[in-house]
Amino acid sequence: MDVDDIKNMDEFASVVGISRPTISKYFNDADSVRPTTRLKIEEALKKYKYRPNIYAINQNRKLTKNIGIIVPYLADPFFAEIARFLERRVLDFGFMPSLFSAHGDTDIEKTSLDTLRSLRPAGVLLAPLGRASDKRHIEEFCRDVPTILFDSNIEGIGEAFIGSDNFSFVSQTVEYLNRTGSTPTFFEMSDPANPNAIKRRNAYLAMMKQLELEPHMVQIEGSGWEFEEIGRAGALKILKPDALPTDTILCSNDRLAIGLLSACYELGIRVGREKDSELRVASHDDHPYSKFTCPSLTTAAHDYESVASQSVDTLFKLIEAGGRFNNREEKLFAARLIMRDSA
Amino acid sequence: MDVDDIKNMDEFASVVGISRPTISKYFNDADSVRPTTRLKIEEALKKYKYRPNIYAINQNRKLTKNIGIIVPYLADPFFAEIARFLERRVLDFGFMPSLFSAHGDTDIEKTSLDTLRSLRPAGVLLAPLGRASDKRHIEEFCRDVPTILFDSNIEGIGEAFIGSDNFSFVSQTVEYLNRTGSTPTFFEMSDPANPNAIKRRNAYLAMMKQLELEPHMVQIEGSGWEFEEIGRAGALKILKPDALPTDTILCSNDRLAIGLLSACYELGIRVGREKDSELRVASHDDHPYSKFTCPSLTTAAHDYESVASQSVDTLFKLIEAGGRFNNREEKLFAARLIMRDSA
DNA sequence: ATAAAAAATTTACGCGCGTAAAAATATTTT
DNA sequence: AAAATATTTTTACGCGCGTAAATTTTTTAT
Repeated sequence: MDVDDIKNMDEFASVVGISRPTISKYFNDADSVRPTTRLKIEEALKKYKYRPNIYAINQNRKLTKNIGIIVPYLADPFFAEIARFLERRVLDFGFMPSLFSAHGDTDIEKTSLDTLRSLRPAGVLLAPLGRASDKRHIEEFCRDVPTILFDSNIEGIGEAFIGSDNFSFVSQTVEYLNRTGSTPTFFEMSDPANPNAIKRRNAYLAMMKQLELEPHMVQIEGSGWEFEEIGRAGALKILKPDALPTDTILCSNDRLAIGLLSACYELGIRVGREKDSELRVASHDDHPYSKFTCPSLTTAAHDYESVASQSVDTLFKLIEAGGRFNNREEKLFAARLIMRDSA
Repeated sequence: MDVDDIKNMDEFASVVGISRPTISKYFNDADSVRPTTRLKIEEALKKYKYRPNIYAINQNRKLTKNIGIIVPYLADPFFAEIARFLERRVLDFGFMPSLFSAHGDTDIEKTSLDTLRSLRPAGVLLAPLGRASDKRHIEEFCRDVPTILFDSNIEGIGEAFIGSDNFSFVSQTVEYLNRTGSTPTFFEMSDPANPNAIKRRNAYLAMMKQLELEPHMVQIEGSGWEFEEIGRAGALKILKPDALPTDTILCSNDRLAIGLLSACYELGIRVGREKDSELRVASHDDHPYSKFTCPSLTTAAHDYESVASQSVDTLFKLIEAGGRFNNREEKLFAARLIMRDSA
């Protein structure tokens, strides 16, 4: 038999001198065969480079070894990072991640779900677009495929939700800003598509009430996922002399803050916590670029690693449980305040 | 027959009242069956939501409808953007894109190639890591799978290369900077992993020679893909008073420039083309964030759309040609100078 | 050494679809 | 209307592997 001319498991079995069902068993669980057999197979595997046909495998399994991952917007490095963590963890379990991005578009999100369904994945990790999502479509998808939501919650959809505790984010930044200077004014989109944004707004209001302070909100126009541009345009509008009630701005998220800081720079507004600064700016997410803004951005950091590993672990628990949980779990991770130069 | 209880093509064929081979033909090419037959099938498709099993399909086709896409580092928004364009274009051809990221790691790149091979894709679009790539491994992969390289070239590997004309990038920025102020000093990594970086260095040298000017290079240490951090750390080292031969810096790429600009800000160095500026900074790539640096970054822009569509078009030409070209084509796209505030 | 348990083998069938060849039917052309 | 052409149907086989049941062989325990 030619070294690289093995077409199927039958031929491989015959060159190893072991029956095909045993080979099949080995590929499904290397530990399920006798050590000596395993050794023989692995020796042969080095010599003849045979791999089982993935399509034939998946056709005959009720459950494939695929795990779908859908993020709303992959061009956002935040989601690229999360996806990286998720992929690695999925691989650790011996499963095969398939990454999709909705690219901020409802139809693409739907198409991705449909495509994913046809892949018959063992489970799916979904960070939905949020308000723009077709909830019915996702709900229907979740009936067929064991699905865990992460990052962005939709009440009642998916068997569990893993995300960040927005109150923890906002309470830490508000408390810090308030303690070290003037009361923060909340800077956000007037009509955010992301449910976390709503939660952060409410957390800000709750926190201000708790501190017995008057809340101030600046709500800017804009839609879509170009948050930096929206933040910048909004900032250029509102950053007029004496237009702000306080000299501290708390942005709903880092991408808005990146846009806002670029506007401040352009307008010559000195941002920071120095004595001669005119404005302090803080935000939430610890976006990969927040270290490189001017000045560097004080923010509340996600626990990427924990959110990712908890999401994957929960998904595999779900798969083992047969795809259904008795009650929908929600697990939220607290933020870690990252003090940099902007506030 | 229950509306959503159709398991296979046989059952679907019987509810439509048409033979299975005809149904199969329809799914492979809707136009290959009589219009009346097509209508009947599509009516039934609305009523009974049946989809052919993707695994059974691919098992029996010599060529699948998959197109693999591998980028070196997806957390870089530049590659996320390119990937988005590629995906869309692949879908336009009726094929199914599978996106992989090497995450800057040689082993992950190899694993991704292996995984992709087992998917038996019709073709692959590969942006390799560059110097860190295992060239033999890629070469071997290319023997089995029709592959087009993009963004980052490796001589002789792959059936074609689509990328950017680095000389066009650098000549435009050098010419512009030289015309409007002092001669640019080239800022780069001393030992860049990316072949484009080498080409840009050479282009800078060639261009300076052509202009009969003395070239100045600043080469900073660092490895990996955290270019912003490398640029920042390098800048903090070299930005001492009178350390630079000229007051104009041309960065090899935007991510280094983002780091450098953040260092400039921290050091209180005024960057821009105003009279009171101390330093001008320009760069290459038109990274999605270069609009939001402080000041906004003057740079040379890739033609994302053209590179992406040309890559995909070339790949499908390659597939139609049976997976081999007579000679390896190289297509390079020119840059477009984007003048912003930094230079 | 013998019995019990574990692992491997043999045999056999099924998965859902592609596809080829021959026969039957429908459509278009003359 | 008949002939020529195009389409569909029937029949049949194969793809590569999962998996179940019965049997044989090997390993472990007594």
